[in-house]
Amino acid sequence: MKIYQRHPWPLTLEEAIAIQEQLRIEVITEDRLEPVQYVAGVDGGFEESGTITRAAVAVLGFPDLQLQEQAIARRSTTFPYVPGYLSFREIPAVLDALEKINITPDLILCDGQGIAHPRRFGIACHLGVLLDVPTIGVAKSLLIGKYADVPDERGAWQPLLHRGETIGAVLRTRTGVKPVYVSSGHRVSLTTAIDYVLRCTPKYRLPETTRWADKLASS
DNA sequence: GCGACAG
DNA sequence: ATCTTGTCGC
Repeated sequence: MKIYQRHPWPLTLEEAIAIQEQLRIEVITEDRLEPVQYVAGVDGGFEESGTITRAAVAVLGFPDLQLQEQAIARRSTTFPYVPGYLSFREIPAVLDALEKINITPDLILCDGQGIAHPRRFGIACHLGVLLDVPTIGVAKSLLIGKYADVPDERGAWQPLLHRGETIGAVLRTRTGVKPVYVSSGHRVSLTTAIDYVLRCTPKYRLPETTRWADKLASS
């Protein structure tokens, strides 16, 4: 897909903060998505002691979840891992990988938070705004927020709260397994996000999209 | 000031 | 994220 560069990639935290402040106002948390035919998953990883960032994209058909296309990209790492600024470390390589695929996904599931972020601008929001494509954040662990115990059955969830607002959902995708943290990325509401995450997790805790991207990036 | 802290 | 084997439990 064609990628339009909205801003240069920052090398300092100060520059990153400025970009977050500028782009966060563009995030849309309402449903503005087309019928989903293709769902993509993106994943970032590191090699050579972290000096190289590796990203993988897997595009699956929906709702069959069969792999349709894949791509991998590597580029030198230019930003450190700082909680709250993960996107500046991983998105550059993710865009490189997305540029290689022919199918434009109708929805992208990201490995990390959406608006369940201190400034409501997690990696899923950042990627969604840069591409203007609907995105959802699906994280394996908590960044911010509090929540009540989630019943043990698949499909059960509890709102993730922060400063008086619901910023996401703690969702059980498999009975008896740790829940995942779901939040709107861009152009997708929370209830719709929960629905898609459940439809992308027919068998395992994590969505098939991210599992594919993970597998491709590792091998 | 003291912890918490996506990947 | 990454370094890493076997092991507990359904």
